[in-house]
Amino acid sequence: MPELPEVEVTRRGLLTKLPGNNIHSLWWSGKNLRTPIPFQLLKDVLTGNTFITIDRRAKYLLFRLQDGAVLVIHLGMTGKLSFLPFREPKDKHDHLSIRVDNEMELRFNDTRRFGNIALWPVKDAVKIEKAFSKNEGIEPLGKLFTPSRLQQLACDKKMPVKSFLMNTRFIAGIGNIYANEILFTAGINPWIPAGDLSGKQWADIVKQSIHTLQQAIHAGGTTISDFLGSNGQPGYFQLQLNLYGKKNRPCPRCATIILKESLGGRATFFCPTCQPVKTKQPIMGFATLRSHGP
DNA sequence: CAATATACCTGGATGC
DNA sequence: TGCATCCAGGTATATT
Repeated sequence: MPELPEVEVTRRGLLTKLPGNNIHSLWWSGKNLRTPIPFQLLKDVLTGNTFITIDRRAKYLLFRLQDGAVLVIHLGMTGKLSFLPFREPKDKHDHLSIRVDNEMELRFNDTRRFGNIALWPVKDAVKIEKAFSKNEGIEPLGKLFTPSRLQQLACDKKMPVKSFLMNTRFIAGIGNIYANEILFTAGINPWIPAGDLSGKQWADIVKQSIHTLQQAIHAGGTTISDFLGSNGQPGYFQLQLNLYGKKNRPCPRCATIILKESLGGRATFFCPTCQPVKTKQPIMGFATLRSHGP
């Protein structure tokens, strides 16, 4: 579910409520996520601590605490965070709650339990930046996200451009929905080797990435089946999607039927007319025979 | 090193 | 109101 916009919407929602709250107690469902929840450590470090601010790196949320510790949460596919009165009955798939001293609690709910919760105590917190810069690529909404950097990064890569966009080691935070949408609006076929793109095409990707992600954040994220912001509200960007989930429906730009194929094991939607394999039309008649696909 | 497969887990949609 | 199968926003790990 949550890609960069959904994580950012969650961050912004919590940022209006969480800072300044002192932690009273913690509750755990007893079930682990993709990795075990370090509940004893969480209790030891968080109890009596105070939330200061929340940052985002890639699809990770970094909750910074008064003593310098950092709580790192990844939402996986179905994770949701909410801030609500602690008396509200627990929902199915609630797995962790952090009660603060004003009768509210931060609650983590995750149906599929692909999420991840980790705690970096003060003595380790300085290593976080290093760990993230080693494993996570360029932030699409940051200053380093430029056509020339991307072209340089991709120049020797034969992997399809869609796989490149989704690989968090190169670019942080773009998942399957937004990779599909960005390549459509940029008019680029997802299977083109990343190293083959022109400077103009990288410029289009940068422009469309920023535009798409910002529009999605503005719309409160994309809710396909279960994403909710921290206030419990769904997102509305699904109403603006051009082709994700629209196999066999007409392309909004040219009315050609949208195709769906698998690329790297992920559902890949594209318009064979707006996103041709070759930028220039090859020999007439032959072009239509293989105007799409790998 | 790169591409692919698999595993983690639950639930909704679809087909019989 | 059954049961089997496939699919889903992510990512780490193993395997070719």
